[in-house]
Amino acid sequence: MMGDMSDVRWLSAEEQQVWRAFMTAVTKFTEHLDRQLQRDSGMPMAYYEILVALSESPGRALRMSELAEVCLSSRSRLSHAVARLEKEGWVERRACTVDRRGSFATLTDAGFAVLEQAAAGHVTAVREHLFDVLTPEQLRSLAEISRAVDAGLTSECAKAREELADF
Amino acid sequence: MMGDMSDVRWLSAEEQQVWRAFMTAVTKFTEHLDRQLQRDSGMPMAYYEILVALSESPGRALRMSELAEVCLSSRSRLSHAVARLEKEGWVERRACTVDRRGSFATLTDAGFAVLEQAAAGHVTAVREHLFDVLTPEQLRSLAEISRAVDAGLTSECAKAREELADF
DNA sequence: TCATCCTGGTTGAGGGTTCAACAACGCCCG
DNA sequence: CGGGCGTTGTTGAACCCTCAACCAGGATGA
Repeated sequence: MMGDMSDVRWLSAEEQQVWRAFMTAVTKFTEHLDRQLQRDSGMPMAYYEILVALSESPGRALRMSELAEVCLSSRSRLSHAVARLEKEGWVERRACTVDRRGSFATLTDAGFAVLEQAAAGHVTAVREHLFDVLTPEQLRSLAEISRAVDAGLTSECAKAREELADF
Repeated sequence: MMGDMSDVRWLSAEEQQVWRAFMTAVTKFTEHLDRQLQRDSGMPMAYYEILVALSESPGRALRMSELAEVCLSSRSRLSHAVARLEKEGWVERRACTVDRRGSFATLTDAGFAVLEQAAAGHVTAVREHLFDVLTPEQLRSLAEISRAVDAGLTSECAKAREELADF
């Protein structure tokens, strides 16, 4: 499946330093944001993203599958998450009349209110720990880097899909 | 607790673009690595990091609290994780004779073997999706950015500790 | 010595994610 | 029409993480 051990291009000392610095920053950063949201608004970041996606959609509603795609979430994960958000009264499910398999998730007024509240603290944290610690130059660079990594992973997905198609 | 809503410095359109690009890349990237490790070696990345930390320590052993610090993990999380790794036979716990509260985690030979095996695929994935898609210039930039973000979060921790000390 | 406080580590409950299995529906073609 | 086939979405079990509570052992000081 994987090439032989001897084929592996191990990381040089400098590469390891970059790699560790990157992972450390990402880990601390995401955990900080997650903790902030959980503490101040009672939801993890993944749930916040769901509310954001709905709030930006026409009619504050989206098909479950579209919502999953936007939120980079699996269908299963989204299903569980929406169940919880529904219990909180922040989201409602509506049947789709055109395609009776389908299901819409809609943001309630209560959900919108919670989102507005949560957004304030979240955006503040993001600004404080990302935008405020980087120079404009670094921000441009970060955007480029992010797009490059994303592109690399997207082509990877395409590759995986091809392999499946080989059957 | 938080400033008024009107105090919030919301993100501009460009800032939002950077933010989304960044989060998308990070999410896809970490999930890809996690999935790769889980699939090929039966452990999440956090567990892999534990094995790495132990393998790099003198005597392949570390006090639980030091291990937690190195792995950016809470004590609780580490305790659960080591319990699992012990069940697999990859790690063993030893009592600390000097401080009888303490406990050492040590990497077994089986654990080392599993780590060697896992490292090949993991490093390959990291190289393929990070180092190979970035220019040397971008890598230098990423290192700087990571250190800046990390520093910003570290001072945050210091701030939190100060607040606690205020009581 | 003993009371107090701090530190190291574990535990269990609750919640989030994954994975595989499944049900229900649309689609297509013979 | 009716039998495959792909799609949509849900479910339950297993696993991982968080949080708060807790125990046990050191450290400090009257």
